[in-house]
Amino acid sequence: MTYDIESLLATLNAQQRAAVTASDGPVLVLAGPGSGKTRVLAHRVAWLLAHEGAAPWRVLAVTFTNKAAREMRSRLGRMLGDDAAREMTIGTFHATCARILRREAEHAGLDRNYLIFDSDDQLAVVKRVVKALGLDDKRYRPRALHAAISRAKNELLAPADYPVLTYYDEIVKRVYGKYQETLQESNALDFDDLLVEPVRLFRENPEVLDKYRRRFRYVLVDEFQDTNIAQYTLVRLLTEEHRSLFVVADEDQSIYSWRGADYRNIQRLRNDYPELVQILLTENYRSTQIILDAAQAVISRNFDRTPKELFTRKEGGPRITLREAYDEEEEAAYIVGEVRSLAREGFHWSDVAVMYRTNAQSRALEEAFVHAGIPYRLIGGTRFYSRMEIKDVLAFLRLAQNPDDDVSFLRVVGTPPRGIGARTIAKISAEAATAGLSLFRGAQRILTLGTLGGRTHNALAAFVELVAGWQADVGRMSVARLLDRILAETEYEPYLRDGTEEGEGRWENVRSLRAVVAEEPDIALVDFLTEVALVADVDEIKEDVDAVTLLTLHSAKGLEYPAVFLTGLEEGMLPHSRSLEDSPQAVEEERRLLYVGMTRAERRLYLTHAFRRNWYGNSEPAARSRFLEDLPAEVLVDTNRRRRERQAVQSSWAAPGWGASNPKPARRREVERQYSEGQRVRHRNYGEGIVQESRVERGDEIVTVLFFDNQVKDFLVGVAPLEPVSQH
DNA sequence: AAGGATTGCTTTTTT
DNA sequence: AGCAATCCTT
Repeated sequence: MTYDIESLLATLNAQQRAAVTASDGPVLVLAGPGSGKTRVLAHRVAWLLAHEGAAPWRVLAVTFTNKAAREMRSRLGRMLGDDAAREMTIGTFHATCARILRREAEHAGLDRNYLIFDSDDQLAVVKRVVKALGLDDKRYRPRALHAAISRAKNELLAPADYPVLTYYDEIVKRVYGKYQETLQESNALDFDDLLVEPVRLFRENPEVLDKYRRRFRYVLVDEFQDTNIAQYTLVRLLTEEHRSLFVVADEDQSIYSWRGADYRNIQRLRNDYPELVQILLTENYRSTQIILDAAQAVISRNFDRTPKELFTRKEGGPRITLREAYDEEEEAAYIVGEVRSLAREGFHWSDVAVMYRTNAQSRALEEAFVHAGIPYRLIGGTRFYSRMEIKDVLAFLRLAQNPDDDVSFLRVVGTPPRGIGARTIAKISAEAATAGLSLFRGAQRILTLGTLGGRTHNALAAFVELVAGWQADVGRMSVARLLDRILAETEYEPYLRDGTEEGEGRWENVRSLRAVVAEEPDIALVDFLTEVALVADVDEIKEDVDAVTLLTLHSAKGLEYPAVFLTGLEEGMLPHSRSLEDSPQAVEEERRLLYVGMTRAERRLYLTHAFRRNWYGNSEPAARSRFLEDLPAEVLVDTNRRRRERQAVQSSWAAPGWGASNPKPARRREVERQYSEGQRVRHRNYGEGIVQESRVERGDEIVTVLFFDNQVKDFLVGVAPLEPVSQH
């Protein structure tokens, strides 16, 4: 051994040590946020190697994101040496499963060069199926059908097992069946199949299962509360014999139920492994007492949980700042101001994160940061690999790898425009269907039949020849060279660079992809495509860039920052209106989301909400989030100077919930208008301007002001920081 | 077949 | 408001 396990253990607290040194049976670590669970996981591996004589290659560690996997690997590398760490299997469920399926393709009844369909591709397949079955896509929304299919797969239900209670279920079942057929014909697996297929593989091939049980003699799972049925089943299949399972979970951080995650897997674990050793990690090393208290106050209101007493040695700390802004712009302006003042205190940009419930909320924030000249990094949003141009280029590559990928064929057969349109595609489709071929092969067949018009025939022949040429080059040249060839032959660059700024940006993205490819000169195309399909944007966070991080609460899981801003704490935003319509359990999940956000903060925490927020284009009043009511007054600094005045207005027309569906209490009040057209006014943030219009709506005066920088804004008089300017 | 205009729909959240 | 899908014109 190149390391000394005893001195490694000496750095742990008693709880952590108990977890790490628990017997080599099933262990469940219930870990609070910031309790060092990643360290515990890594130390557990070291312990297994030292005390159980585990060989590194027999260790399987499953993490939630690739980023977490990378961190785990480098941590283990530091502790045990890089060679040992390299031998271990460390990765997400999806990545690990993809690798197993590649290796066991024959047993699984798959072509080992299968492609992975991401959610966009999945939706494209559903749409095609809906069309092929002649269904009305208004009544049977592809999105909803896809969600139903995905849910079924997460629960390991094959099309034949799909429960039918209503006619709609019957349709889902049929679409699901045809969907699965299409995937098979395309030699593709979707995201969910990556989990489902290994379960099938193991169940149908006991000898294969046996091999992996022996191989993965030590199984560790992080973020166990976010596993779904398929993942749980996999874990159980692998470990029910040797029972060396070590999982880390926090039910208070379960935020992926909409994706099939089921925190009740924790309870299942207790049932299926009665000898389970449970250990609590309650010391928090991340946050100040104040932040932890506030987070606890919020989460303790959930009914569906086991109470935990977390503590920290970071006593006290600055109180949490609560701020109400007029609208999202003012909210963003406030945040920018506070970030600046944090910077003056010595915080780096990268010490700061701004979090929100929905990606759409990033816009106002981005604008404010751009305006202020503060560098920021946006996580998520339109993810790099779902940009139009990137998907196009990947579709070319996918076709090169696999001619039967119909989704990719449809995507690029007319991109860039080459004289192949809807009519031709319909003919290809019909031919492919009758001959039982993929679209690409159907196209080839049509060409030999020569049933197309001259011009169309030549256009299609040229395209088919291009693709065939690439196919011949797969494996003969590097992915980078193949990509260059594709870009040249499709004349993709001039197509993108149409003279607009947007076009330049898109080409820039393609060049970034080219750079990614170039980083791995020896990778096989199919492995590159797999890698690309399995990365998430959170994985792309580079720590060495000094920039403020903008991200959703979901992406924030597992991360920590010295200073955190949680924005949009309004009814309808957090909790999101969809969860309010859904169920009390959904609202509890929203509360956990806030808890996750709050517990990301080490030293400073800011909570903001807006008095009005833009929603589908128009500005709606917003009531402050119900979750804010649970914060004890002593942990807060309420900076809302005008709050008392506002509350009077707010409570009259914004409670509870908000939005067009909430009837405003009728309150007829004759309002005397304070402003008139042409009057000169001053706004605290926007400066001076001229009133363009003054009107009374819902008993409140609203003025439209044209500011001297030509911005036009609406304000609610009495709430907005607006005052008349005397004219001499 | 291509490109522009119009409609109608959307927003949770992501491996 | 912004964007994709669809319609409409050339």
